[in-house]
Amino acid sequence: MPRSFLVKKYLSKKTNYGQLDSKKREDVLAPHSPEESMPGPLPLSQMSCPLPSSPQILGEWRPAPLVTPVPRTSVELTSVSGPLTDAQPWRTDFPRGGPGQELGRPLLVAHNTPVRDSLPALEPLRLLEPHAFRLPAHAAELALERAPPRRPSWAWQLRCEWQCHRCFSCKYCDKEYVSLGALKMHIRTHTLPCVCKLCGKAFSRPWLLQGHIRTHTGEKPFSCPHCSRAFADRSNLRAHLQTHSDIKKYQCKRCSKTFSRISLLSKHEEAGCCPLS
DNA sequence: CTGGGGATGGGGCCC
DNA sequence: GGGGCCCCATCCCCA
Repeated sequence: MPRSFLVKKYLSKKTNYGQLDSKKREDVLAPHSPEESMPGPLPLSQMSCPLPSSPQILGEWRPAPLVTPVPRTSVELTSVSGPLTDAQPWRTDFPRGGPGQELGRPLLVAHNTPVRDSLPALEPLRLLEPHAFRLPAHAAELALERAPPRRPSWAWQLRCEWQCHRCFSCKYCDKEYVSLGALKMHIRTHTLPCVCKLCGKAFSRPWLLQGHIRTHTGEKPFSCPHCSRAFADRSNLRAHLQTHSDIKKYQCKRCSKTFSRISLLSKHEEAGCCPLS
């Protein structure tokens, strides 16, 4: 099971760098200028206006579209049109996760497919309760030019939603991020700036290269306190330590068999576990 | 099929 | 903002 903050369920798990054609590769390797301006927060009056296209830098900046309310529940939800007032109900689909994390699936779905066909069923009453609006702290900070009102109005909430829906899209894949920093970090997985001098293999991070170099040098700085084995990678030592433990963390729900690693449990389950009773 | 090691990817956190 | 490290996850391979 992927980590919660890695949104890999709907995207290819690993970047296929081989798919980057030579032109793109050159482009990727060319230094970009992230200092070029990103649009700042827009005033509320412009929220319904299409934004001018922004310069292509590391990725594409664009405001996520407002999600059209979908009357899937017994409560009638209406679109916002005209002046915003507290009386207008509006649903929100804030990005899942916190600052720097990828946006949740609903937002991507909203970009690419008809919203009406993709939104999950909604809980009607919760939609209308102000406390249901939970903003990522960082996003809210960016979004608000002034302190939030003591009692958040629907217009204020809508404004927050719109600001939170701004996203930074990678120009080389479909991933989207709520911060430029996160996007730049991701871009490194395309540019692979850290190259091994011994074999030429490239990595996105210096410490990944460092770990790789250990495969050349044979250095194994992580020793097992229970046996004489040593490892080049801390994670592998941790996995090894599980073999010394009597308690295996991962248990099959069907046959109660336990495994030291979740990957072993997954393989066990994929193999069909025990026959169905 | 299972268990384990090796290698690597990638977001978060801290400095 | 960037580097280093942490942590978790996954794939591959072999016994």
